Amino acid sequence: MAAPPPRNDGRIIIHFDYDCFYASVFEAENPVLKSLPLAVQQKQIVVTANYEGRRRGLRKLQLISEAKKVCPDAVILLGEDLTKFRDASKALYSFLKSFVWGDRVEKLGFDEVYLDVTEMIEYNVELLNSHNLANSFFYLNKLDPTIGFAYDATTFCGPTYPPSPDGQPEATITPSSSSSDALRVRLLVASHLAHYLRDQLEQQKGYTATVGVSTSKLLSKLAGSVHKPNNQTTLLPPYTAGQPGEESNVTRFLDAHDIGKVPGIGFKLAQKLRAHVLGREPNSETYHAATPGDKVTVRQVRLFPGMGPPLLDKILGGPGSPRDIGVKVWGLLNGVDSSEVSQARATPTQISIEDSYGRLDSIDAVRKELVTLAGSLIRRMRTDLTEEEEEDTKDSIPADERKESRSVSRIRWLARPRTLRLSTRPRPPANPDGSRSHSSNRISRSAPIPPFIFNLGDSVDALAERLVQHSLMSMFRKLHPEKSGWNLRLLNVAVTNMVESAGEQKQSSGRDIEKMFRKQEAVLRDWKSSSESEPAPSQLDFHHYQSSHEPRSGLSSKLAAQTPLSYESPAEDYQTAGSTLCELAQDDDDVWEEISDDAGEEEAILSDTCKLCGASIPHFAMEAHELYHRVPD
DNA sequence: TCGGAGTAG
DNA sequence: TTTTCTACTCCGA
Repeated sequence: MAAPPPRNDGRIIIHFDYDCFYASVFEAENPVLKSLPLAVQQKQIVVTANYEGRRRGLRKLQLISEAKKVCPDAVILLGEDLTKFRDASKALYSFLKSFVWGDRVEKLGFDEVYLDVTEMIEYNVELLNSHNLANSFFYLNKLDPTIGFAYDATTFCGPTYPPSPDGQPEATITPSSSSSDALRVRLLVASHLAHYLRDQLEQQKGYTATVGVSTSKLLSKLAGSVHKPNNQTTLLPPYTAGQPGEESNVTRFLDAHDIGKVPGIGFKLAQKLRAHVLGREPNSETYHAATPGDKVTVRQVRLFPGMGPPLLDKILGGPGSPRDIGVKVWGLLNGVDSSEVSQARATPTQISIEDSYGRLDSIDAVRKELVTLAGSLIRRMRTDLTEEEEEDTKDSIPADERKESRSVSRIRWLARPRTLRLSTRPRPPANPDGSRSHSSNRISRSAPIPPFIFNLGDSVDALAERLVQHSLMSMFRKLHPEKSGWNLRLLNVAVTNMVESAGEQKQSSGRDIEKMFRKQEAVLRDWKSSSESEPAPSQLDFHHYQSSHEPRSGLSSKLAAQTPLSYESPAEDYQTAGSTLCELAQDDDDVWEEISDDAGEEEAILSDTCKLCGASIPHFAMEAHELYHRVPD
């Protein structure tokens, strides 16, 4: 058996898990619900129930019909619109974050948060007065020593694992503290902070939480679930198996868990590990119903003959699995998790909207659903990817205009996604016999995002319609080329690949402007006089274009009207025209339509992000746009 | 960069 | 293992 990897107990992590979160959001809105059995419904299932409901037989993932049977007077509320849950989640996250020093506060889903409170704990451990521990004060603010709370540092606050004998003082601060004693004091102080935060959360926000205190995300999360709901658990030292007689509480604690309960070991990995330990395939059907004969604990896996990273690689490795899976899982089995609590993100890395359907088998129905989904997606982009910008000190704005715009705050994009993705889940083609064809069964296609969806002036519905028209329908056809015969149970529309647009513009230098002109020629040929067969950049003749072309439609006339030409520097004119085209394409429906018609649908939806300013620009206009950033030769 | 797999709540 | 509506990371091509 391999030795356990070295442990890093340098951090103190608190894991928060709000109790039955969706139900609590409804209860916070309407406190009468607290004493009633409450179930939150999505489609035909109960996604969560409050504790009164659970007492009366309501269960997570229960069918609604079943729920009504076991608890006829249950209050059942629809929770398919996630907006209020998302908002509540954000508010609670900000609330907790406001207590923590530093930026290491990480959200996991809507209802969990990790806090790295190491700095706060170290500071407060140092300020402990070993002669009067019973009357300690926790300082929440380094600058203002009046902010904080009093606590008794002779005992842990709340339950521990293992349970501590009643009435025994816990804190022993001696000059010759072992490292285990030092950790003990840190965890003890942290247990009081955890209690204080839970209390504040309940008093000020009305939410209870289940909390774990330990030295890593893995252990704090697992520890928390020992006492649920509305309670907390601190995992006591020693964390390392040291001298004989000093056994690791981590190992003791972890060993009893089902292998599939360990965060990071999901269904697939758990099944492989079970199969290996049992020497046969486990009953895959009823994982949640916990087939008793198939239960495999962490201990069984950890102590299996020959177990260690290499064996784990053999069991779990293979094409597609993470490179260091053996080392990673070996760490988890031994309670070692070096992953950091990540810093708060300004914007999400992805936004997706999906819906599921009983039957979806016609193009018209799909188009209709896509418009709905696209609308929701655009609304979400507007709420999650934009911010209000206080009008500024721009010198470029004339003084009289500045006055007006100063009081008005305008909206700007914090980040722009570059990629649009459409996913579907086809219904398994009705198998006559044994039904399930085993696949993860989501398929997807992605494409660059057309820039018009960033138009804040346009109505969401109009943009959604256009997005379906321009992008989503052609993506759908790639996904399902057949006219019919398919039947979908799910549609998902997502934007990914975020580029922060607030960021500074880094300067790229040494680009070959001549080359750009030549390449650009192909897409901007419309601007040139038709008689020129081999035009050099200097021969580009906007004047000729403007005077000889009929303003046949939106793009031409708008360009002609909005592109003042100097006739002195073709390069400058090129820049002006290029930037105008880009602006028009982004801000003006008609221009976009016309560009699409000219370039063809496939070509038109291709867009890219300008490396200099972050704007999303159609491919065919990118060269011109980049020129816009440059000082003319 | 894309599409799929796996994990999480 | 499917059931809901997401969001993240990793891998191979």
